[in-house]
This record gives sequence, structure tokens and C-alpha cells, in this order.
Amino acid sequence: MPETRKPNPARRSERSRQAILDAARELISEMGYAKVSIEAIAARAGVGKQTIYRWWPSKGAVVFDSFLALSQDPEGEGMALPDTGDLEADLKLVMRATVAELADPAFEAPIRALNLEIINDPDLAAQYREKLADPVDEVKKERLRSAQRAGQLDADADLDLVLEVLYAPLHHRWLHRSGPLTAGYADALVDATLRAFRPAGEITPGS
Amino acid sequence: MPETRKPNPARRSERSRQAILDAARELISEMGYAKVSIEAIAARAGVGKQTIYRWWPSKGAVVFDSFLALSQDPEGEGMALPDTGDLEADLKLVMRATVAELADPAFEAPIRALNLEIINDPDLAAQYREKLADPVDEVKKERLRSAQRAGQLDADADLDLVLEVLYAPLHHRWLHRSGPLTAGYADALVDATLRAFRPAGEITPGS
Amino acid sequence: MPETRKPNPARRSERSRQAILDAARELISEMGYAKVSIEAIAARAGVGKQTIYRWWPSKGAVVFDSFLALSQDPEGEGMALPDTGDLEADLKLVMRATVAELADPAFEAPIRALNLEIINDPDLAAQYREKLADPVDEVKKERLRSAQRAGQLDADADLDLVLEVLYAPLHHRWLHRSGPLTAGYADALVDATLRAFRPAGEITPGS
Amino acid sequence: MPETRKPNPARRSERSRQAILDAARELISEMGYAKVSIEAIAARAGVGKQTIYRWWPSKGAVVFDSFLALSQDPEGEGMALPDTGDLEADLKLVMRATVAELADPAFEAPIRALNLEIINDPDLAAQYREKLADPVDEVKKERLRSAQRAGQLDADADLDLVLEVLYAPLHHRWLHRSGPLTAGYADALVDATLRAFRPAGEITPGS
DNA sequence: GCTTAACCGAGACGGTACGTCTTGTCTTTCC
DNA sequence: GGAAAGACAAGACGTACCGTCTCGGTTAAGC
Repeated sequence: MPETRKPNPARRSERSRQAILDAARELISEMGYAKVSIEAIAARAGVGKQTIYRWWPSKGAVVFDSFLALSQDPEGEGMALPDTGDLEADLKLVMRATVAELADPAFEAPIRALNLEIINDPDLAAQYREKLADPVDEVKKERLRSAQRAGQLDADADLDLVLEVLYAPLHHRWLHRSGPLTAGYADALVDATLRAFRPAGEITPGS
Repeated sequence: MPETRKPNPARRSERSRQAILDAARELISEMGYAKVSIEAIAARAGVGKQTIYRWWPSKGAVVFDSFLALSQDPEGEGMALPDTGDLEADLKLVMRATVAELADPAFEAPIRALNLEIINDPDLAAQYREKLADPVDEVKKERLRSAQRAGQLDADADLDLVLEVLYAPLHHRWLHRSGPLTAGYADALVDATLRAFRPAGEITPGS
Repeated sequence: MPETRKPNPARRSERSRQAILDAARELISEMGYAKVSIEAIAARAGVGKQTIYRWWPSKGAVVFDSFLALSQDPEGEGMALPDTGDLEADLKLVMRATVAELADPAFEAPIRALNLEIINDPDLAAQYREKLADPVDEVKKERLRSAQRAGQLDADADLDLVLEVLYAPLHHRWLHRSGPLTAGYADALVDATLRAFRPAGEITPGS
Repeated sequence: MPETRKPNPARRSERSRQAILDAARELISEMGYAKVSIEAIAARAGVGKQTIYRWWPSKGAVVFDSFLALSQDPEGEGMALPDTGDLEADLKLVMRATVAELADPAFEAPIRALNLEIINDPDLAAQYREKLADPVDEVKKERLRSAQRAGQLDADADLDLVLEVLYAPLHHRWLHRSGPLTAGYADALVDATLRAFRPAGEITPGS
């Protein structure tokens, strides 16, 4: 058995781990993902390079973990979408917030970096879905199920598909910079999605 | 004025240009975008590095051009989507073909490489839209306008939005590997899009 | 007083000490002094690195001790040069043996390693003279004193000088690989030395 | 054919070569051979590391070349030992100068460094003999031949052996720090050597 | 016989240097 | 004057060791 020597996680220095993740996040904000080197992360964190190589397989993995750590800083639970009973209003609120977040230049570099990693590395993509995307999607689906029970959404709709129709155009337009991200665009996506997954039997009110 | 010396395009060696673009495409297929270096491209093309630096500002630009060259190999015109009069059937045909293309492992590496470049570099993104995306989208929109005239699509629909709702979910799912790409998925996207942009006044047939 | 904590020699593990010295000797034979690391010695000896650092100040000291241990394996006494009454014959015997030893490739790496250490580190050089060179030289000088009493060597000769004239050329030629080490060469050195330190008043027999 | 790519010597930058050799010499004087790293040499010389690795196989080779360059700075010819007709006086003069040189602490570190390299690396040893030792020895042998013609040295003596008997003890004592290096010691070595290689037939004058 | 200090193996740590690879510039030589 | 060839300064890569520093486990003194 080849069995590459594995480090003993029990001995891992929590102080170093935190310093590395912090340094990674700082450097990405400061100079952009592509220009960040592992050497720079180690230097900024006051850590030997080997300590990074010991615990992470690649720069991407470090960067990914640094995002993960951010998202899980709070207790991680209790997140929920607003549920006023008016699905359209609630979704527009959330989509407009998402649009605003993506338009914030402070988020620009890190989120693009995260997307680059995910596109490149199937392992990180899987981890991303499991640790970040799926939990968030579950919260959104919960709101959609509530809407299904309230008769505001087709009870047979595939909720994964609903979320994709709702979010993918926004994400794609942001990623490719192929159009403006405005509140009106957010609203239009919500409208289109609700038309597509309106409960069966309703009279079409026109687009 | 410092005025960085600019090369005279008239003197450009067509032989070298082709060799470089070919080498770039080959190497990306063989070893993936991230592992391709300008040195390797130059060596494979039998070209001095300076010849690459003289005509392209970055590796991304070379790679991008190598794709551009591919897409424009044919006369570049006359491309048109099928128009049998049945929008749903025509779209499903096209979407199923797109799904099949994305699932082809031979396309995997190069298309991901292209997407990486576009995400990273706003200039390339603009060039991409202008040279590759917009012409293709125009062809698609032409089919949609035909459908609008035939009363199969809401005459007031924003065709850019229609295309996004139709394609972005597919593209996103492929990019993030967040779900299977099947013919059924292609059909579901067409169905959802047609429901969302159905002409006003129609009776909902159910999802 | 800061007083760096000193280890208690009474607690020293004899098993570890032996394993370390053995590992050091083995590794030097296998890969040459320069390529042997303390980590490798520790790993081969099945010992923690700290156990080496606790008892030796440097790699050189370990290596030196490993040689020392070798030379002192026997009871360490009773060594004596042959004394047949014929100084020339006795010296030629010993010198030819020395030549043979130096020509043995198995001795090559370790003895060079030892010389490197001695040249580099005055402390080790002093220890070397005290523990290894001086006792051996004393044995040789005893034979020379016997020759002086027998009138075969100048009674006033500086025996340290005699030994240097006898051995240094051989050692130098080996160290610098500046010439062949043969039995004839050994004889020539003995002849030259005896001519240089022949008792006063003798008739020169020619070289 | 494996054929490791070889750099083209015609393109070699003389400026870089000199800067590297100078930096190497300076650093060895300042911090001792063992503590000098290739990185430090490159940094001091204002040169990329690759430029060193391109032209020298090892640190030892750089250091060796830096000595070589020193010794060949002058026209390299015309060196000759004094020849007053009195061999003993001439040799004592030269040997006392050698003793003084070895005792000079400024020479200590670099010459020890050079010896370490030679002992370790047969290739460098061969180069050392060819480029440095042999030419110097030839000058010395020329003086000895003059003495042979003058009847002050055995005409049949092996001059290589004479030089070894004369110099090796001194070199060995310095290298191993096994005794004081004094003018008296220099004289004693000359005396012993002359006794050993006195022309045949002479009456022994006593030691 | 119980406690306790020290040694032990193991190996993570902050570092330094290694030797290799690539970048983008510069220079030389050929066509 | 464009192009091949490739040396150059710069600096990141991932690896190997350095010498120090915990960790538990295990002896062996000293009570």
C-alpha cells in the first residue's frame, strides 16, 4: 500500500489555521485571487509554507476554506427567508438584496475567486455544494414549499428547477458581465419564474 | 512620449499566428488550461516567446483567439436555428443538442478554459460577447421573433431575458456540476420558459 | 542564571545511543556524508529527533562519535606496531597496510566524512587528536623510540616531525587524489623518511 | 539520446559572471563557506538564481571558480621562485612565506572552503590540480631542477615526492590544526627534505 | 508502591534554502 | 525589421531539513 503519510489532525495548531485563513481572505481582497501566492499567505500569516501544504492540497482549497470559515462564523442555524404570505413580494425582496450584494465591489473579487475555484476543481465544487450551496438552497426551498401549501406555486414543481430558473440568469449575467444588474431585472426574474411555475388551472394574467 | 513601440501588423507572419493558435488549442485539450504555459505554447508552435508577447497581451488572449479562430473557420454566416413552425419542438431539439455538447468530455476542458478567462477578464468578456455570444444570440432571437409573429411567444417578451431563462440554468448546472444534464432536463427548461413567456390570454394547461 | 537545562546522563538510553551511532555509520556508507540528515538518522534509528539534539550539538558530533565508538570497540589497549628490530621493514609493512586501507572503497566515504568534520570544526579536531590521533601516534612513536635506542634513527629527531614526514604525504595524496597510492609509494616514503632522520655520522648510501 | 539542453556559452553575460564570482568571494569572507547559500550569492550579485544554475553545477563549483578567477587575475605567467643559488635559503624563504600565509586569518576561511570542496568532489579536485596546483608545482619543480643541475639535490630524486615531503606535513598540520605553524617548523621541514634528497655520496653532516 | 520528574517516540511548528519552472524583457543572429 | 532562439532578473513552486516545541507513554529515582 502506498499510503501517503498523513498528518495527525490532533496536533493541528488552531492558531496557525486561523491565521492562514485570515491571511488568505485579506490578500484576496487586496490584490485579487490570481496574484495571491501561497508564499504570500504563509508570510502574512507568520507561518511556514509547509504548514499550509501539510493541511491543504492547493491554493484553491485554502481559499475555499477561508470562505467556508466566514460563512460558518455565526451559529449557522436559524437562517430563514422572509415569509409574509406574499411569495412574489418576498422573492423580490430577496432577489433585490442578492443583486445589491453582487453589485458591491467589496464582494466582487472574493466571489469571483470562489467561482473560479469551483469551476476548475470538481472536488471543491462538491464541497461547495455540500457545505455552502445546499444549506442555503434548502432554506429557499422551505419558503417555496410554504408557497406551494398556500397555493401560490405549482405543487408539482421541481423546486431545484425553480431555484435555477430564478437564480441562474442573475448569476450568469453577473459572472459574464453580460448585462446590468438592477432591481427591475430582479423583479423581472421573479415574475417570469412565478409565471412558469404558477399553480395549474389559473387564468393567465398576461406577462 | 514614451509610446511603447507597436508592431506593424502588416509584417505579421500568418504561419506563426496559426501555429500559435493551434498549439494553444492542442495543449489545452491535452493538459488543461491551468497547466499550459506561454513557454509551452511557443515551444510547441516552434516560435519565439517574443512573437507571442508581441501580438497578444496575455495567455488568456491567446486562448481566446484560438477559440475565436475555431468558430470562424466556416464562412461564419448562414447559421440559423431550425424553424419548423413548432417553437417547442425546435427549442427542445436545440437544447438537447446543447446538453449533448456540454456532456462531451472533448469539449469539457476547452469550454471551461474559455469560461475561466471570461470570468476573470472584463476585456475578454466584452470581446467574447461581441465576437461569439452576440452573433449566436442574434440567431436564436431571430427564431424567437418568428415565434412571436406566429403567436407562440409573448410579443412583449424581452428576448434577452427569454434566452437567459432558457440557457442560464443549463450553463450554471454544467459550470458548477450541480446536477445531471439530460434530455429531460433540456425539455423541462424549454417547458418552463414557454410557460413563463406564453402569449397573454392563453389558458394555463398546467405544468 | 538562565542555565540551560542539562540532560541527566544517568537516564540516557543506551539502546537509543547505539541505534543512532549505528544509523549514522550506515547512512554515511550508503549515501555519503553530505547527504545524510539528522532527520534521516533519527528515522533510521527509530528515534525522535530531540533525542539526538539532546545529546549531540551537531551532525558532525554524531558522526564523529560513531567513528569513535568503532575504534574503541576492542579493549583499546595492547595495540602495538611490529618490532622485528628492522625499522625499515617494519615501517614498510605498516605503510603498505595503510595504503591498502585507504584504497579500500568501503573506507572511502566514512574517512573522508571524518576529515571534513575535522577540517571544519576546531572542537572536533581537538577531540579527534585527543581521542583518536594521539593514542595511535603514541604507539607509532614508541616504535620509533625503540629504533632510536637501536641506533636506527637519529636520537635527537623530533618524532612528531618524523611521523608527519612519513604520513602527511600519503594522507595528502589520498585526500586530494593527487597521485596513485601504491606499495612502491609507501616504500619510497619510508626510504625518504629514514634518509632524513638517519643517525648522525653515517655514510650516505645514495638515494 | 537524453541530451540535457545545454546553454549557449556565446550568449553568456560577462557582467553576471563577474558579479556572481565577486559575490561568492565576498560572502565566504564575511560568513564562512558553510553559511553561504546560492540564494544569497544570487541576491548579492543582483542576478537570478537560474543564471547560477545555468552555468555551474553546484555551490562548490561557483566557489572554486571564484578562486580560480582570483589566481588568474594577473597575466598568470612569469611567476618564479627565487633562485639565489642557495637551495636551502631559497626554500626556507618560500616555506616561511607559506607558513605566514596560512597563519593569516583572512586566508583561513576561503582556503579551508576550497579544501573542503576538493576533498568532497573528485571533479573539482581534478580541476584544482590542473588549473591551480600543477602550474604552481611546475614552478617549484623548475627551481628543484636548477638545484639538481647545481648538485644540491639528488639528480634521480622524484620531484613530486620531494614536493610532497616538503609541503604535505605543513598542509596537514594546518588542515588538522595539529601543531603550531612557525618559521622554525618551516626550516625543519626544509632541512629534513634536503637530508632526504641530498645528492648521493655526500658525507652526512648530522641532523 | 507511589509519585514524579526526565527521557523517549513522534511529529507539528516557523523558518531557510533547495533546485525547477514560468514570466515578461532584452539581446543576438538570421533571413 | 520580423522572427527564432534563448539568456536574463525576478520570484513562486513544492520539497527537504533545520532546530525548537509540544504531546502522551514509559521508565526509574526517591520518597
